[in-house]
Amino acid sequence: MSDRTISKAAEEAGVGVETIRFYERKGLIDQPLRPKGGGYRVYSKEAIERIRFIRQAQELGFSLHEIDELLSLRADPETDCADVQAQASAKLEEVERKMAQLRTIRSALKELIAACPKRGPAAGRCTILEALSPQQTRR
Amino acid sequence: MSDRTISKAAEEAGVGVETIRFYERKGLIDQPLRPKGGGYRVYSKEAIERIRFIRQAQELGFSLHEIDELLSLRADPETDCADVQAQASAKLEEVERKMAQLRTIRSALKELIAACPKRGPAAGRCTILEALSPQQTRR
DNA sequence: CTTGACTCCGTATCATGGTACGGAGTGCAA
DNA sequence: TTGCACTCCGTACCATGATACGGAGTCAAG
Repeated sequence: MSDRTISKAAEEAGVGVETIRFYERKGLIDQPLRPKGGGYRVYSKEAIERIRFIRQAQELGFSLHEIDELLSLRADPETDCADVQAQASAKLEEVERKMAQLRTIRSALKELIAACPKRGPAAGRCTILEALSPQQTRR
Repeated sequence: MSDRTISKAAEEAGVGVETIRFYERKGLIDQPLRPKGGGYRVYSKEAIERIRFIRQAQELGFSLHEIDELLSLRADPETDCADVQAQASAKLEEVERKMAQLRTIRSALKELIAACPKRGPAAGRCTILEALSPQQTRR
């Protein structure tokens, strides 16, 4: 069996060994099983997925604390459904806010790219802030 | 005239006074005009927009350095168009990557919210990681 | 049953992005 | 023209999220 040890896990997840230990200390990932009771950590592929998710969520501007909340969401009969739904809905709204902001930036970038070759005095709104500004002059 | 001074600017932009000074030191916003040559900073509404943009981009996971790059993009006849377009396109791709990731998380959250009231043994994939996992079992 | 690569844990250090402090200067208003 | 709020600048400190270090333990190959 592969028995993925920490350096292998780090490599697969695209992080450093110390980062994994750091996340364990923070409680973001559980201490993986250790054979006998004093050996090396062995990582499942689910653990790798969890680490990858953490990195991805970080790139989207979530803090480790927020990511912990996301990962703790659990919809099953043991938990308070209303509470889980409320938390999940709040996260969902935040995700949608971020998407809307990204759409705005995206269109500004596209405008900027399009404006570029049009040299001459015609090129108004030539920075991202100008491309973002609401008044849609020049149509 | 209003002559927006730093604390007013901070309030409008939703940040602290020290944060504005910090951004100035970092070169993210220029030192605003100072009357005579030794008085107080006066902020334009464009400066406020710039600060707001910085905060927004941070929430989307961009570092101050990356934000500086975004703000420095300038499509005008003075700059090298090909270069600007290349940089803007790279940012655009990153924005689209982020949007795709957010879409994935969004659908996982929706699945989680939907799964919640369905109590009983039927509720598989009840965490966000399970909702994210690719194999679409249980159809 | 030794050797060498890897791991463990505790602790120290680092980079980023602020936030706080304090003494001196500014500016408006009574 | 004095008072009081605000600002200036330098520097110190802080929280987050890692990253490094070092001495001891583990383990598989030879």
